[in-house]
Amino acid sequence: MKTKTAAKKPAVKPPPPKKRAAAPKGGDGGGPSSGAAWYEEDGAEKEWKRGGIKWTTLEHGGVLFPQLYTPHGKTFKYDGKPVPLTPEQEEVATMFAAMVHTDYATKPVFRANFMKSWVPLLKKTEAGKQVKSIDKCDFSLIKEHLDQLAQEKKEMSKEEKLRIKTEKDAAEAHLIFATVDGRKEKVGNFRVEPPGLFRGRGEHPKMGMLKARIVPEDITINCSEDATVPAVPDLGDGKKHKWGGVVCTNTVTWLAKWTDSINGEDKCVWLAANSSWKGLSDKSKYEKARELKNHIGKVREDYMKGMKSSDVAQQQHSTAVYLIDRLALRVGGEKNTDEEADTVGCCSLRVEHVLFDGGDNMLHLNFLGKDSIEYDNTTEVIPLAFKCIKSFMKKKKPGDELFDQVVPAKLNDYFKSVMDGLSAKVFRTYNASSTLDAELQKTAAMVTAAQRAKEGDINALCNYYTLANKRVAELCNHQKATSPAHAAAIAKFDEKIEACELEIKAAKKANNDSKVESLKKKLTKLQADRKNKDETKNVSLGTSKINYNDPRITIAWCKANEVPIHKQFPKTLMAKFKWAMSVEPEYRF
DNA sequence: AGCACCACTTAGGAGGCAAAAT
DNA sequence: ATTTTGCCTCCTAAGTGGTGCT
Repeated sequence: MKTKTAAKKPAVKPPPPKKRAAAPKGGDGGGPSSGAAWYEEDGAEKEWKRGGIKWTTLEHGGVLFPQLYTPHGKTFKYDGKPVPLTPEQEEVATMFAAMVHTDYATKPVFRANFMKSWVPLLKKTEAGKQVKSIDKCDFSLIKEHLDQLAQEKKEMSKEEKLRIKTEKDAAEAHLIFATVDGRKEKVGNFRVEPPGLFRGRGEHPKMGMLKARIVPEDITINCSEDATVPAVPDLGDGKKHKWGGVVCTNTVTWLAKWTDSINGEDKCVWLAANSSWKGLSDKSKYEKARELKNHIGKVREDYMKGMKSSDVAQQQHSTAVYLIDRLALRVGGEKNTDEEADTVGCCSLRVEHVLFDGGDNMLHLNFLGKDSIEYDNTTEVIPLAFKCIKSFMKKKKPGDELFDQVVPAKLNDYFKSVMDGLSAKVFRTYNASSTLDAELQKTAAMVTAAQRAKEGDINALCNYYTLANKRVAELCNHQKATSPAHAAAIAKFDEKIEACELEIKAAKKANNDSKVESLKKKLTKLQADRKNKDETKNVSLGTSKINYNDPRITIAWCKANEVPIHKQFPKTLMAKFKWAMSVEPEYRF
């Protein structure tokens, strides 16, 4: 049992002190600026612990509120006739108008929820009362207006764009950085989310609901006792606003928070990914995943034994761990499908998600996971696991839970007994980083001299890296929507390939051997590019780079192979992974 | 044990912009 | 020179997991 070291009661602050801004140490605007960064400091390796003290002093500029709504007065029609709207009613109508071209606008749930949010506002006026059915609503004039605004924005001169940006930057300058224990740190998201229609993913039962506008009274500010409490901004509504609360809780890393009106959950303002807090936590995550290497043998022994147990609960527990280990599934906490999309992870898998259409020991899983992304994978499993899963499905209906006797908390209790800090999600990090490390170890064998000659050293190496990265993305099921232009791009390839083939025929007829050779080369490249394009059409490589691949693997590989690091990490990732940059080329995960 | 609450990480899409293709 | 493509950053939704309470 861990002991809590920090005061956990949020001390409610007395009225803000006059003025006592702690001056940032140094600070040119670029992150840790004075002395050593956290990862260079002695003793900075203290474990990142929940409930531990995160700061002694914390000062920041608060949050930025979105602009108040400016009415445009464009006509809304109901049943063919104009209906005058108050600014409040018009604002919500305009949110819908902005989405009429999206899929959301056609979804019955979205439309119904939108009306549920909008009708109460409409009822406030005599004219608005008649508006009852979304099908009779005509937002086209508002939509036209929005399109025109977008067009005007697009056509703005360079100078005008620059002027607007300069003004915006000046207005936000005081919000960009926070001062933590005298260190200047970038804030991640100081912008308060604007009101809008909720865009839940998948078949979300709340899609289309109005997400309310947030005012200072909704915001809780977290800063230190001696810090200047951020000034409450003037929203321009003629009202004198106050913060909802000001606390001094040094066991957490959020600077401000409010409660989201859609699901009642907190939205927090955090520091940016390149901050000390995030970096420390990130490094600690990868160290934990590396530590799992020393315990994975025990976990695997345990589940082999457990699957043979006569106790069904034990069998289920072990089989679930097996799937988390081998398929990198998420743990799958319980969800309320009245309020959330119906998605599952390992523990919440249902009988209907399991198929046996691939032969002996072939497990076919098909379900919607996080973000309603489809997991559809047929893979060979050990006979014992296959047998167990079959037995868990007996006498159950399709909608019944496969692991009816397993809950995530129990799995995590077990993981804690194996290794300090171990939980189900660590397996994903461990598997992802191990995969990348193993794949990149094969670089010398996989990137041939011929390829290097043809593509150039750096290109050949980077292409191989992408392949390794793709393995990880596939393991974790990181997907992206296929671009709408994809089919056309493939068709274009096919056209070119066909043209090339005709050319080859003609050249052969003319006995033009050298031309045949070069055309054949061209054809091979076209076919390879087409294949590559099609195979990566819905694989998202970014998520694993940002969250799963220990950056030291990539940086070490770059060093060992003389590939510039920026070839793999764009600017923001370079900043995020600064802590890993000094790694030795020999580093292994 | 089960649940509510809270902190924090992980996720794909939108949209902007720059490079590449035409 | 213009259009298309592809990458990057921002945005915010959607997960996980620890803790403390009943």
